[in-house]
Amino acid sequence: MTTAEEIQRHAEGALSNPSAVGLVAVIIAATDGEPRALTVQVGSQAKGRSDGLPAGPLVPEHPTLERGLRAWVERQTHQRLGYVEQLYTFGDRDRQGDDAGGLHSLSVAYLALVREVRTGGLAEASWRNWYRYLPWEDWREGRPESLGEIETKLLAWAEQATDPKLRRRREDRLGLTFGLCGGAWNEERVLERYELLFEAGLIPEAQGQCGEASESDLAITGQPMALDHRRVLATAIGRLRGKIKYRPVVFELMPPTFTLFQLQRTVEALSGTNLHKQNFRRLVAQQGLVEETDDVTSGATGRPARLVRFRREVLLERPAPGFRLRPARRPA
Amino acid sequence: MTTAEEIQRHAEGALSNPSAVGLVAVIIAATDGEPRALTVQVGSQAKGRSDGLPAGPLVPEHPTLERGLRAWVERQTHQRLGYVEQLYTFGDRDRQGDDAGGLHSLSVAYLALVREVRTGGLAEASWRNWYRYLPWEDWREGRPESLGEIETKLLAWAEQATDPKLRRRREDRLGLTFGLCGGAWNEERVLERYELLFEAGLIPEAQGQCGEASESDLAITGQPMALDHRRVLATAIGRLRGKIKYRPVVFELMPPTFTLFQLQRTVEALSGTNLHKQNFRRLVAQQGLVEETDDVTSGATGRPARLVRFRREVLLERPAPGFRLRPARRPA
DNA sequence: CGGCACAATGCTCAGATTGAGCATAAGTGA
DNA sequence: TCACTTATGCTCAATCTGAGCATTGTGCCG
Repeated sequence: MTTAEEIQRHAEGALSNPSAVGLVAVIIAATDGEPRALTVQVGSQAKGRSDGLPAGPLVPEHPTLERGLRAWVERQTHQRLGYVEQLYTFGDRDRQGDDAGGLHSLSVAYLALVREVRTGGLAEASWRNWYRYLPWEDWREGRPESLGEIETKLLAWAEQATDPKLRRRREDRLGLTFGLCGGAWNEERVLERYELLFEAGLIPEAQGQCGEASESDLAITGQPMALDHRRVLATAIGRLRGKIKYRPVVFELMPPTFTLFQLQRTVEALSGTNLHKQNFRRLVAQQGLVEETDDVTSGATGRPARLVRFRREVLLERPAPGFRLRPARRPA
Repeated sequence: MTTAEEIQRHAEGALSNPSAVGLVAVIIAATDGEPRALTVQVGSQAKGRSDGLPAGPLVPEHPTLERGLRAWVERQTHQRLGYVEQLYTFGDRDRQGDDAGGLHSLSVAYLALVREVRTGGLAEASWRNWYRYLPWEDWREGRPESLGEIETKLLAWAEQATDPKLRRRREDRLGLTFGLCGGAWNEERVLERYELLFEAGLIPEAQGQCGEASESDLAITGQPMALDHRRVLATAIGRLRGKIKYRPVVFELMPPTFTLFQLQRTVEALSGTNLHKQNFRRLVAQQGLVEETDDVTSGATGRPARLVRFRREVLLERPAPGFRLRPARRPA
């Protein structure tokens, strides 16, 4: 068969080899300076329940992938979505769980940012601090305690490799992702860190355990999620952490008016690091990302803060910048 | 049905509503300072042939999406792939061409970067300068001629809108993407520009015409491609232009040793802009992206240039930087 | 009412990074 | 040898960054 014919048969070929396609949503909000993801309860009484992300199959009624996703999310969580972007398509046969008899099982994942947290709606949908699932990613209070134990186990895992080349490779990855062996922590490598932990056997999902974790596990390797949803969440966080640096997406998470410090707290919540306050506001001011309102906060202690709003016009302006994050070196 | 049950039926639901899934590859190389994409001939004598991207259906034999892609590409083009990353999943029902009777038609697109251009292999696979398909994206010789006519037509399209709000919206988009109405050109917005042209009716594929373009059309709106492959190509270019700024991916396109100027030419080819020579080499040197070899070029005119090689170690180092592109203001 | 604690906001300053250009070096071909 | 071409070295002003000190409004507490 020639190449041309082959490609011509593309559609027919695909028709005779169809696949199951699912849609998954990572829906993010930030309230009270905490980053949250919308979760639902997955599983049955018998098999055990676990946290999962809103998801559903793609059905022919959906005109587009994104519309299908919105439909599922609204049905399962009563949450309407604003900003939505495609995240990644997970399609490996080796995903644990559902190997559907020769069929591929694809999941097209989306990232959504929403403003308000309406806990109303189904009781089964609830907002959870995302660091519950990935506790080692939160450096706002300094280096997370749990990283000590994680590192010990990871180093042991690297040692396990008998082939020196493989061992070297593992150590390199540890340095690259967890900052071990002289590397630095890069807050964007969320997925790579998760996958390393997964390979090292520190993630219960690898053995098909997605339910409630023990107290100690929860503090160290975090709460498991259904299927590979924790991987999807990690992908979303990494993407978002990268994106806030060059696109003004944080504002999708903010209320109509807010203070610069609330904005900073939100950025810090997402990136998992602390920022230098004065420099942060200088940056925001210079970039012209916000405009002042006539209002100020009141009631709280300390000098009232000016309320500002996002300048929608910047979406039409030149480089449409985000935040370059310079962590404030925290005094030990 | 409760949410939990709904999610539980996810897999079964998907099974009864399967979709056709295809794989598409944008394979990029850069030789002689030109960016090229690997294309194949699609279509039949009867229906007319056109350029397309290597593609094929996902079949159960493929263990993962990426492996399936590699298999198709090697079969169709005899090209082995090195660096591969997932690009985007195109799934809109409104893709022209194949509305497969109630089935969705998904395409999972990948971006691949390869080093050598072996034209050997199938005659039907050939390397094409990517600006053949998107001529307005090449600003290396200054502002492309064809942009004059394109702008005229785009402005006319914006004018067409009777609803003032819609008109305003269209003008905003023109400013944002094509730098009209006071905006600036952002070389990363390749896809947005293509989609704008598509909506404005300047892209023949919108009417299902993918064959050979007339001489004049070719110079202005570029050579069409099969199906929505030009959209996929635009997505790939935009992604790559963004990525070279913060990851050292250009080196995937370079031979084992090369001169700094060759490297610059490659970056310029990808980004479609010119760079300031001295500053470019300062940047590369500072970032420690390359190390010198003992060899120099010979034979060409001018002072011989030192040959350098990529420092693989940087992949393990801290921010693993790319190039921040500062276009050289070209003298009028 | 005066002073205090607290958060917001203003301002400074040295060091690093950029954008742009001039100057020099080292080959080729005539 | 000269003319020409490209590579490479170096300078300099403008700007950007990281870090910290200083000042300004508020609520609260004697």
